[in-house]
Amino acid sequence: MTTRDDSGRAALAAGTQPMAKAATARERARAEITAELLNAARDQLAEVGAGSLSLRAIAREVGMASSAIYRYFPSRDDLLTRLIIEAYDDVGLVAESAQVTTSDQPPAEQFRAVWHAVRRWAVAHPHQYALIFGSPVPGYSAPTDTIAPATRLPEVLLRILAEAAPPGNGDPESIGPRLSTPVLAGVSQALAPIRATLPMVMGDALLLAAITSWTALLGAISFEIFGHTYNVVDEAPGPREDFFGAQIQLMTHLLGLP
Amino acid sequence: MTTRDDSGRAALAAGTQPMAKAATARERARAEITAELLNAARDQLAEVGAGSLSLRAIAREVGMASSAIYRYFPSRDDLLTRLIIEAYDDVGLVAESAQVTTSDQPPAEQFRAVWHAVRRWAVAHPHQYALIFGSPVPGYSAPTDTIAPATRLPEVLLRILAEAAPPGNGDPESIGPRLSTPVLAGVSQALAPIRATLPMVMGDALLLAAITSWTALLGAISFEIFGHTYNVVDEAPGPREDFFGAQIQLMTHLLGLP
DNA sequence: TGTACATCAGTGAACGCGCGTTCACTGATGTAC
DNA sequence: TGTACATCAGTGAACGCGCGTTCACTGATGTAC
Repeated sequence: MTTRDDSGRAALAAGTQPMAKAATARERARAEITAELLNAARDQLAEVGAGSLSLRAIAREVGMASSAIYRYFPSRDDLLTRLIIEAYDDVGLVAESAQVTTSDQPPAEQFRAVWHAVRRWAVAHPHQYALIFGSPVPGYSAPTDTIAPATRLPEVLLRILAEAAPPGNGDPESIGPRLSTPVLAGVSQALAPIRATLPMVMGDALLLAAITSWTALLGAISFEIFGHTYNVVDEAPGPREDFFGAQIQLMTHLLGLP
Repeated sequence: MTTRDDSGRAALAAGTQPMAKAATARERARAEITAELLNAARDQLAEVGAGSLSLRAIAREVGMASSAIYRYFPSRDDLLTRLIIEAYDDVGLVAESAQVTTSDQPPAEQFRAVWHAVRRWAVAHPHQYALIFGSPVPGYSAPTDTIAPATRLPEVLLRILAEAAPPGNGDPESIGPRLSTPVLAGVSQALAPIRATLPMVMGDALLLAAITSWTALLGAISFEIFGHTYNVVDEAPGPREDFFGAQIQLMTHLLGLP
């Protein structure tokens, strides 16, 4: 389930500036071929990984001269950036949909649904997952364009927490971990950057638990996707999903989600 | 702090078969040069990542003809395997040392010390960390030799849990998460592979929490190493360590470690 | 509606580079007598 | 202790390959009059 709206996006960007004028043949062709190239790039990604993504191989797959790619993407890095943004948007959309679909259920249920959806996406698109959550692509440094799409998933999770502990309407610490000892000193300072961008009030313990559940569950998914659960967790799809479900359960427990 | 005992290892393997005979000049030279090549390979790794590790570049760095490498390693993949095993052994040793050093302290303290040590190793050797815990190297498939060294770290963690809940001497569920609802059904089957290799009895909830703490903390480290905590956690070393310490705290809480 | 010019997609050859691996070779080190 | 042969480390050239990117070009599509 990769994003299917590329032609739409491209047409929107290119054709609707004057007055929703009909796209010319050239414009339609360009949008179609761009989409075809991105499809081929995704196939490439799945076959050889991001580090070995090759423009010439993509050109070969769509039957073009390798030089023709440069009519569509200024460089290999630019193509990679497109793929990264696409992957972030894909998983963000998947998470948002899961949250919306379960928005009439308790926060813990929404949290559960979102994470199962994220994991299913990762299992279905391991190379796109690795592209955004695996080791950085050597020699590539992400431009700032990737920041916004990267925040879609964490924002969904924060929205669920906000619903569980409505700001200004009840104790913001009504949820969060019930620790027997206070959270380590120094954590407050460490959390300053994220807190500056938060639209809500949140105690150290809850914010810490929120970030930890986020990195913990992505860590669990990475372990599965990257093959580190060999000889640890049953390899059949059913047990794997159950196991991940139980890990989600631990996190909702830690977060104290109702 | 990379493993420094390569020459020792090689000499041990090559020279001591008959009767601790003195190593010949050839044998000593071979051990030394092998170590030098591995050093250069590690440098390469740090510069360009595992996917682009180049035998020719290594040869260049040590001032040899590129063909000479083949006197020491049969292929590029074999060199990669050596580096992977070395990285697993490195982090395993670091964890074991931290456990031994704190073995007179409570389990939670040992757990804390081990994970801080693992994180410090990862921060100091990000590319070796990525080699074993990042996305798989494209085109490389790990041989079975890597399995044993890969278990050193998890075994340390299991040893700490075993001490906290001595087998046959007390309730094995004396530690573990205090969940309000029972662990999801199906988890028992999912955990069958790891349980088959365990030397101790362990309930589902505890085993689940143990694995989750393992993947969670590696996930946290990966996020830091791979640069995903930008704009989330303060970038200074002190706050970073404090923040990770708090994440460890959440996990000892989850595990119910005394 | 037709023509002249501008824009753009796509081609194929080329540049300059790096890679893993093989091979026949030279010269040094080790071993058996 | 000295000699003859075997082993091994290291060389440099070569094979065959793939890569990203540039460039002058052809031919189709779009636009202004």
